[in-house]
This record gives sequence, C-alpha cells and structure tokens, in this order.
Amino acid sequence: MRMTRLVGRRIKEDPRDAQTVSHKFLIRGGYIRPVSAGIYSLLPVGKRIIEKIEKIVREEMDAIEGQEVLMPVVLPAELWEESGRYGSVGAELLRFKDRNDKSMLLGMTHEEAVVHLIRSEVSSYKQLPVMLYQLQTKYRDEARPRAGLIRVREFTMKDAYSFHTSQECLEAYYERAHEAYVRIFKRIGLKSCVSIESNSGMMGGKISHEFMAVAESGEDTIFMSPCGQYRANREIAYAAWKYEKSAPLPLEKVHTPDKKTIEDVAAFLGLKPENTGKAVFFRDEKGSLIFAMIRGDFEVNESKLKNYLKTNELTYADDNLIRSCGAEPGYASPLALDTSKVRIVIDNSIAQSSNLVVGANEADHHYKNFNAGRDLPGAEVIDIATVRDGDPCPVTGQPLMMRRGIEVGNIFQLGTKYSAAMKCEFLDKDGKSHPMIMGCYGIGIGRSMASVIEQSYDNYGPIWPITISPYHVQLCSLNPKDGVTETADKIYSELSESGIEVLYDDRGEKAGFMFSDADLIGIPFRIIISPKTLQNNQIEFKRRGEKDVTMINIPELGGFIKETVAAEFAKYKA
RNA sequence: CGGGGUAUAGCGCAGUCUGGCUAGCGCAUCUGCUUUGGGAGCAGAGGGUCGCAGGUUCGAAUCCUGCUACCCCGACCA
Repeated sequence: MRMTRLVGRRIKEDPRDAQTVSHKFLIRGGYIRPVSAGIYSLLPVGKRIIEKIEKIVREEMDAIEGQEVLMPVVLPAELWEESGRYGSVGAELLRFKDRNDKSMLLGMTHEEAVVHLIRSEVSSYKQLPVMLYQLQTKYRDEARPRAGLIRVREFTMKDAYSFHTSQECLEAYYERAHEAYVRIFKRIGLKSCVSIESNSGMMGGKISHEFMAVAESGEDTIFMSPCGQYRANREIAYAAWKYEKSAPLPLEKVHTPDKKTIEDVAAFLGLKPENTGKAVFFRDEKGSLIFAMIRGDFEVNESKLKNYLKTNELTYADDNLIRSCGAEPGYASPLALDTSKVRIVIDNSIAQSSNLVVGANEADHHYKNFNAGRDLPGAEVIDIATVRDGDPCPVTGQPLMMRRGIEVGNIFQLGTKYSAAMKCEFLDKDGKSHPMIMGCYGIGIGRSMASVIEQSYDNYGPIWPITISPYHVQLCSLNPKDGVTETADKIYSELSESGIEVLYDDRGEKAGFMFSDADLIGIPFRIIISPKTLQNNQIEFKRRGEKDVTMINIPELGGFIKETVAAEFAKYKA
C-alpha cells in the first residue's frame, strides 16, 4: 500500500476526549473514528488489524471442530421471551418495533438464536457434540461507554456455543476451548493475559472463566497469586484469612457518645478496627431488609452477597427501613432484632473472631465482647468479604497481587438454562428426550486490539506484534531523488510479490514527519532508503521501538526480510 | 440514573468573568519558491450558522432560560 493513497490521517496531538493509551493512539494513528458515544468506524489500517485477529480466532475455533455460521443482528423479541431473558435483561438490550408493530431487538449475545438454529437441525445424540461460532456485530446499549474500544455499544464479538449430551462431555470440551483461548491470546500478542475464575452473572450456569488482559486501564479488579495457582475476579475472590479466637468475655454495654464510624469507635475504645464488627444494611429487589455483618476492617462484597441471596439488586437500606427491625443506624448490632423483619447474615470474619465491639441498637452505645457463637447462635455464616491487596492466597498463603484487567474473553458452562427453556432437545439411545447441555465462549475483537496497545506501546505510538500488525514492513523513501524512488519502487514490488505486506511511504515528506507517522502506525519493521544509503547500494533496517539500525545490502534484502518476518512470527506460535 | 466537566475552522486551543471594530492562534489542507535523516523556512490562499432553540439589548461567542451531544467518576454491565 502506498501512503499517498492511504485513507486515514495521523493526528499529532492527543484528542481531548481520550484518556487511555489505546484510545489516544487508535484515534491518533488513524485506526478508528468516533461516530457516536461508543460507536466507531474502522479505517483501513484498523480494519486490517481486526481482520488479522479474526483470522487467528477462526483458525483456533476451527481447530476445536467449530463450524462458522452467521446469525442475525436483529432478532424477534419472541425468541427472547422463550428464554425468559426479554423480561430479565435491562435497558442495555435495545428494543424497538418494526413497521408492523412487532417487537424486535438488537442481539447483544446469541444464545437464543443459536438454540433456535440447533433445535431444528440437531435431534439425535449421534449428531452431538457440536460447536457453532460466528464473528458478528453485537449491540449493547451501555449506560456509559468509555475508553475508546474498551467499552463500546456496538462491537464485533466472536461468540461460540457448544452442545453436548452430558456434563462430562461439556467439561472436556470446555477444557479444549480454554486451551484454544490461551493460544489465541498468545498469538495476537497479549503479553499478560490470564484466565480467572469469574462470576457468572446474567448468563446463568456455574463454572466460568474470564480472560483478562492485565492493564491499568482495565475495568475489573483481579487478584493473582504469585505462584499462579489462584486467580480470581474481585467479585468472587476469597483469601485464606486467619482469625484468632480467645475465651469469650461477658457482654458489656459501653457509652460511646457520637461515635458512629468504625474508626471513631475503635479509637475511642483504644482498639483496632479488627476488634469491631461492622453492620451494613441492604435492601434487595423485593424491598426486604438484609443485615450483613463483617469485621470492621473488611468491606462487604456485594457480588458475593448477591450471589448468596440470589438477588439481582442490592441497595443500601435507608434509616427508616433499618429502624423497622429495631436496629439503630450507626449503633446497629444483630442482637435482639425482630428477625421476622430482617435477614441476618454474618461473614466468616465475625464467626471466627472473639470479643468484638458491636452496636447496642441504642444511640451512643455499643457492646463490648460480642461472640457470634454465643450471642447469635444459628446465624447464617457465609463469606462476603472483599479481598484486599496482599491478602493471603487460598492455595499457598502468599500475598495476593491486586491488578486491573480488561476482559477480552470469557467461557461459560451454561448447562441447560437455554436448552430447557427453549426445548432444544436430543433423543438418547433409548429414544428418551433430554435438553442439550451447553457451553458458550466469547471474545471481544475490538477490545482485544485495544488491549494489545495497552500492553505494547511507547511514547510515540503502538508497537504491534507482527501477527496482527497492519503490515509486516514499512518502507520509507527519504529524499526521493538520485534513483531513490526507482529503487524504492522496485523493493516495494519485489517484497510485495514475495508475500511480504509492505506499507510504502512514498510521500517524499521530511524524514521526521514520516518517522513520526510510522511510529503511530506501529509496524514492527522499517526499511529506510535514501541517497545516502543508496551510495553503498544499501538500505537501513530498524525495528519499531529499538534504537539500533542495521545496514543491509539491497541484493540481500528480500531474503533478509523474509527470514526476519518468519522469525518474528515464530515468536508468537502457540 | 446521580455527581463533575466540556462544546468557537478537520484537530488542539484563546477570547466569555467585564457585551462593542472584520472572531483569533498553533497544527493540518492548497499554491509557489527554497529545503531534505527525527515533527523545515518564507510568501500567499481556502476553511466558522461560535453545539441547538428561545430571550434580554441599539448591539450577544460573551448575559438569561431551556435543550442536546461528548468526556470523566460512580451506579449498572456475558
């Protein structure tokens, strides 16, 4: 490709709206352009990168017997009513009516569509297992798109769905899909991408993993053990917390005037926050009151609590609701409450600790020496603590590392949630009908591209891995005179003919101008030709991101580039 | 949905508080000449409903009211 013809200008200044590295460089390098909030056009260089990522994804999906299909973006609401999701998914599902007043929606994921397809095409155990995948546009009406391609409304996703006759078959396939994902993210050049245990959320199902590109700009908080044996999303992470028990002392009411916060109470009584119990009141989606108690130095993990309570919504309860069960805001404890009006759950940290300070359900008073086993027998004891940076790994006890991650992919063992609801069944050997057992497997394509930048850039632009770089080599023709143009043209056509993808900067601009554009385009290898190098019948060869240059004799150039490119590709072999 | 911010040429900004000449600057674009190894110089040119709609005023980018879009934090989120 000649740069004189290339559409998509480079921008020298950071766009005002961009905060993250990938957002800035994707705009500045001429890869994407915003059209509306969270909706982007892809320019030629961006499109080439996306296609290369898609090609790798296709290869790995095909390698695990996936069959590519294409399902519609626009789906009838009735399909989603069958699964029950039409009512349960919120405003991020974009609903609209067609001209006949029929309710339609834009697909944000395609479980319903694929089940609709499979249930009419597959009916016997002999046809299973099977996996279908597609690369298709998804639309989610995100409340807050952000950070360029990292959180968008319209995006391309590879989504795959597997169908099995047994849980064992699903689990075996799930493992293969997991391995395929590891290969994909290695091949596209993510330097740090880990699979972590995750919360299944609205998808239903039990076991699931998220593939996280570790990056500061990530939206999720993840915990990783230094040994690599434990990795989990903060939403479900737990740690090997140690608690100390001592002999219970008698309950004692103490005067704590105007001391409402954990810090104030602890300081006033000369204790540490871990010697106190924190009371947190929630209201669930039905309006019921939940009293959660946790040691004073911990925070309640609302995801864990939601999962335990099997509720979709938790908000903090207001003071009136808190008082309705006999508790006093700021001085609350689980003692002597009206348990018909409140459900009490206590964290392990409370159950395993002794002689804590808790509220007395009376203004300006607390109790000392609360012991859950003695004072609150039969309480629901669960893990609702939020892991903190440095908490002990559940496997090895080493301090967990807290990181941010971009979720580039996820895999779920769905089970029969959709197949049962939508009657996607197969006949077994005995002629009996069963719902198929499903898995689903997603990868965000655009988000993956952005994640690669987040992990591979310098001050001047992205540094693309050769596997997804828009071109293999950039050819810069400097000061094109004295035969430079002729030689550059010849190198361009010879390399192109030998299968090397060349971006040829034939604009004859100032060197610095061309180099800074080249940095923004981020191609890993650069060939520079000028009257100076041509004097010795040579070109200059440079790697993106490195200072050193190598002089190569022009007759040897073709072979050298082929070898160098091949060697670079080999580094990303999975 | 709550909180904060922004909106003036393709991009980045000044001007707004304190209303007043023809709305500026840098980058980019076009023309000519000179340049040519890390963002070239000179000379010239084109490009604006000052986000939108009302209002106040002799006069509004500037003051008032309403709206919209975009960004950030939070809530939310396979």
